[in-house]
Order: sequence, then C-alpha cells, then structure tokens
Amino acid sequence: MLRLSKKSDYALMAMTHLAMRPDDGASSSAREIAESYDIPLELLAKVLQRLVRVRLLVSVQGTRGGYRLGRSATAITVADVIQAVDGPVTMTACSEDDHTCDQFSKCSIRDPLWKIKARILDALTTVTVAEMAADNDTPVPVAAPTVSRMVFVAPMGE
Amino acid sequence: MLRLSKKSDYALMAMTHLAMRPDDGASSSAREIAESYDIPLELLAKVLQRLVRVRLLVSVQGTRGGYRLGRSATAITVADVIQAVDGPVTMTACSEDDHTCDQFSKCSIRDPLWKIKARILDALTTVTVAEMAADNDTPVPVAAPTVSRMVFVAPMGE
DNA sequence: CCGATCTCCGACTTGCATTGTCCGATATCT
DNA sequence: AGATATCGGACAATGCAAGTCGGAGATCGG
Repeated sequence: MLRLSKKSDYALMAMTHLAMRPDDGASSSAREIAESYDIPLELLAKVLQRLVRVRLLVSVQGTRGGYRLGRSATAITVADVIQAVDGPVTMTACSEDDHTCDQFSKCSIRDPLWKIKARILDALTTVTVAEMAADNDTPVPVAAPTVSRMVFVAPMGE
Repeated sequence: MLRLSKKSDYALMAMTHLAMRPDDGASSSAREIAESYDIPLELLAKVLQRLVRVRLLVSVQGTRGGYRLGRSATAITVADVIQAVDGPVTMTACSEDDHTCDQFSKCSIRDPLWKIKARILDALTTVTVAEMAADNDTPVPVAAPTVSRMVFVAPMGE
C-alpha cells in the first residue's frame, strides 16, 4: 500500500497548522491542534515530542505554553517530518547497514529498489511544509471552544 | 517507514527472476522460485496467483507447469506489480472515492499529499521489470540443492 | 487409465506493529 | 497554591500482514 502511518499524518497536520499561523511568535498548544483536527490529544503530544527532540519544533512549557516551528517553514521538508516520526524511509527490510533479512545474499531486487527509494526520497525532500500550507485551501481550522461545541449536540449522550 | 510489504517483495523477486530467464518459452514453477530465494512456497504461490489474475503472469498447469510473464518484461512496471499484489498505492487513509477518515472535512494535508503521491507513482511506473533484471548483478540465483530436484533440466525441452 | 506433480483457491491461525490510553513528573503563569 | 502546559515511560487493544493448512482441478508420464 505504501501508506504512511497516522503519526506521520498527525505530524504533518500539526506542522502545516503551525506554518499557517499568521504570527510566528505565538505558540499553539497541543490541545488546540488536537481539537482542531479531532486527533487524540495524548497521541498528538507524543508525536510533537519527537518533533521537538529533532529540533523541528520548539516547546514552551507552562501555562499559555505550546509549540513553535524550530526553523522557517520553507526550510522544513516533508521528509524531515516523516523521518523524525517514523524513522528512516526504507522500502526494503534490509537497509544499507542492517542486513536482518533472510534473503540478503540471494536478493536480486535490492539495488534496483534503492534507486526507486532515492527517487521517492527526492519527492519528499523537495516539498516543504511551507508549500503544504500554501497549497491548502481551508483557511485556518480553528478549534471550537470546548464548551460551545456541545451546544448543538443532543442533550442526551447516546 | 513507507516500507512495502513482503508480498510485494516476493512478487518483484519472482517477476525479476522470470525476466532474467534466458529462454522465454519455458516456465518456472513456484517451487523453483521459492527455493531460489528461500521464500515460503505457499505464500509465494498466493502472490503469483494474484499476478496471474491481472494477466501479468500466465500459468501453465500440470506436471512441468509453471509461470511465464504475461507480456514483455519491458512493458511491466514496478507499479503494476505492487498494485496487483498490495492494492492501489495510497498514502493517506482517505482516497479519492473512499472517505473513511474521521478528519476528512478538516484535513489540511490531503491535496498536497496527493501531489507527492503522484510523484511517487511516477517513480514506480518509469521503472520496468526488465530494467530491474538488468540492474541485477547476481547472475542467476540457483539455489537449494534439494536432492531429487537436481535432475538437471532433462534432455527434453519443449 | 492411473498415479504423480503442479497450479489453484479459500479459510484459518499466529505474530507483530501501530494505535491509542493512562499515569506521574516537571515547569510556568495567574 | 492552583491551573494548565509539556514531558516521558509503561501499558492495553485493535488491525493487518505473514505464514499455514487442506482440498480441488488440470496436465503429463508411464
């Protein structure tokens, strides 16, 4: 399928969200982002932590804290985000250094696949977070205040 | 990770194997291919069946049966093989027609990711099985001296 | 015509990775 | 001090890939 994980999805959403913020000085909390896109808060927080660890994000603790981009959105590629969250991009089970693959010696498709991987990686590195934010039509997904969100929902749970 | 499944791995190995065969008229059995690369026979057979269903392979039943390429190796792309085995290539949970995704309405990264997917798909479609066979250095992975199988080729070709 | 070999096909079990949740610790602002 | 943030590890559950099993049908050799 070649599908990327939900963590990468969330990471890209969050990064794009931050890139779309008008003022770069302010910070968005994990809760704000999570509620904007209906993402489980704790899971998003975990993802954001990994982005902080590789300096793609900067965190501000305490009340009114949150996250800011670690550097300009034009200098952050999609590959950066994916690799920070999901590890290195590898198509095959055997990477260059790690040969934990039963068919390593007999594998006939390793070299050709690496060339394809290089092209995919190129596709991911040429697209920046800034471009993703620009390509997005939906203006700014603002999270509804938690209280007023419940107003229109039926008064009985289920 | 973006890793492709083992089924796709096996499918590409088998297709490349068949493309490397000197004589195109003969056919290789699933067992021969499985033993050459230490692939579980039953699993490989399943993969090959799917390739037959989409006409990428032609099966010959019976005692000296096996598989042949459905068309010229130069006309079979890597994307053909992967899609036949693993289904359509989709990066996101929500494809064009199927919106089974909780965040569909609020998703901000859908359109940008589709462009990337197009580039990846392009990388997969421009590489043919014939090219993979050519890029391969290991001459012909013959393997597994399993006793009775050693009856070299028998003097009767067909 | 019979047995052997091989493809074919569906259903089943297992194993593992992703996903999601919970809890406690720390830091900062009001 | 209390509320609200981030941080970090440990834990459960769901889902899907990976591999297994058994049987039916077709073809060839003798």
